[in-house]
Amino acid sequence: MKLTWDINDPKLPQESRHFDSFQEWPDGYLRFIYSNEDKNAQRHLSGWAMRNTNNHNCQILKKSCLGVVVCARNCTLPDGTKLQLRPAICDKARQKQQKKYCPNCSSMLELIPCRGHSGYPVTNFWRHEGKAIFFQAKGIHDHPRPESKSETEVRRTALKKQTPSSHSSQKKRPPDFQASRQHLHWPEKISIITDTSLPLLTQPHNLFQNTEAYNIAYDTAIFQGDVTSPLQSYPSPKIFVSKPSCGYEYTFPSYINSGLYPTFHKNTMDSPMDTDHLNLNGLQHNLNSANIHGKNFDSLWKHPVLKQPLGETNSEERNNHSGSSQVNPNHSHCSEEYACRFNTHSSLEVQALQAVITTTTKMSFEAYKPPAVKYCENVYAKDDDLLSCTLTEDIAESVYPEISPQEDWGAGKSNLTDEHFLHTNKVEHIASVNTCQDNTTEKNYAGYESQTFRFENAGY
DNA sequence: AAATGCGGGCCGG
DNA sequence: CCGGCCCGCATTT
Repeated sequence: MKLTWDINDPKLPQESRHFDSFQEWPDGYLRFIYSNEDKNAQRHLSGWAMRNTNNHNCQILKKSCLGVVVCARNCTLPDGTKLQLRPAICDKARQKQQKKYCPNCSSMLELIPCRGHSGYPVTNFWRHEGKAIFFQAKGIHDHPRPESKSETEVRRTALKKQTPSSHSSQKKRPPDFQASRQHLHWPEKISIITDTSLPLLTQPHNLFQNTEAYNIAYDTAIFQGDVTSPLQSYPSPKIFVSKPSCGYEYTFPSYINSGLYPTFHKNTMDSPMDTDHLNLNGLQHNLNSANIHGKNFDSLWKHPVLKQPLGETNSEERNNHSGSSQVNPNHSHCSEEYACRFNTHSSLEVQALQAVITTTTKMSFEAYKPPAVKYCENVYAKDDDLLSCTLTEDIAESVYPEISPQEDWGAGKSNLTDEHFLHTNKVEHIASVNTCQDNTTEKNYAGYESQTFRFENAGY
């Protein structure tokens, strides 16, 4: 009921009783109503690198995602993760950033643009009304999470204090590191959740969850100029780790093809969602599931349900999701997919994942995504036990910008996906990780698995 | 130096 | 008209 509004509505809900707890990594077509006293909401913050976009509407602040900066060679860091830097928001700074090199292999850095919303960057809208701050997100990020803002700040601060002039690769943590880091913590509500199953390697989300692990990682990280330390920049791995420990159900939402949206997202995905659904994507986390009973679009990902033909999705799904999601707070998050693709995970997780994957179609990934192979190779090479992981065309495509110029990518992709969907009844193609287990760069996604999954639209 | 916001202006659908 | 986006300017961090 509460999610019947749209950011563009002349009048928004008045009820100011309940406010959602701040979501650092909103991902999906969702809406939240924050208190105008929420600092993070006031600042229109987001874990994603969002830049201001002019929408010629002074009432509504619009921001679009910049994606994530990665190593052009997709090298694997010493800890097994991948470099995932936060794109500089400032255009000028971003250009400079892209001229820098990977701290690990010295190859060029590459900006993976976000195309999670119909081929365009995911957009976030903010609107202040009375005592509430309305937030609406459109699109599903088709790229890994970048380093969170708070982490970036911490790192920069540390670097500054540490090496005003020195360039040694090994930098020590400043005395006040701990303090500053704490200072950057998000909402007070977020309690630190220590997941003992987590490896020391922590990710951005961990920032608020496992401080010890974080510190360790940080201390051992190698700082290079403005580049993020390897350990800090990878949010994904963490995602994987934390979930299993929580007994999360492994469902991988294959990425919803953005190309699909033009035809139906207006009716389903873009429609108001029922925020009452519990979200719990482990990723965001333990954080969300633990303290922010959240209302998150993540619940959508919960079941790998077959997707219905365009236009007929909702009612059923909604029921499925709303009901079960409430019961089972553990939902997989889109990010998991990333994690899957870009990172390593435990066999446990893999098993769980496999359990929910159904093979429906096969396809050759290589045919269109050399880059994907690249990622896969690195990522999975290390995990032989990693049996399967979901991959979607969109993701693969988005991961490798070089393959498709940004300018044309959106349209091209949309067409491709639309057609694809039409022919497959909107089936989401999911790549099986095991298909690229061997470490060679030539991987076949013969084991492609696709699962249809519907987009739940709780709002209706 | 960057992050943020704002808003003029251009462009394509 | 709408949405995406580039650009410059101003303010804040």
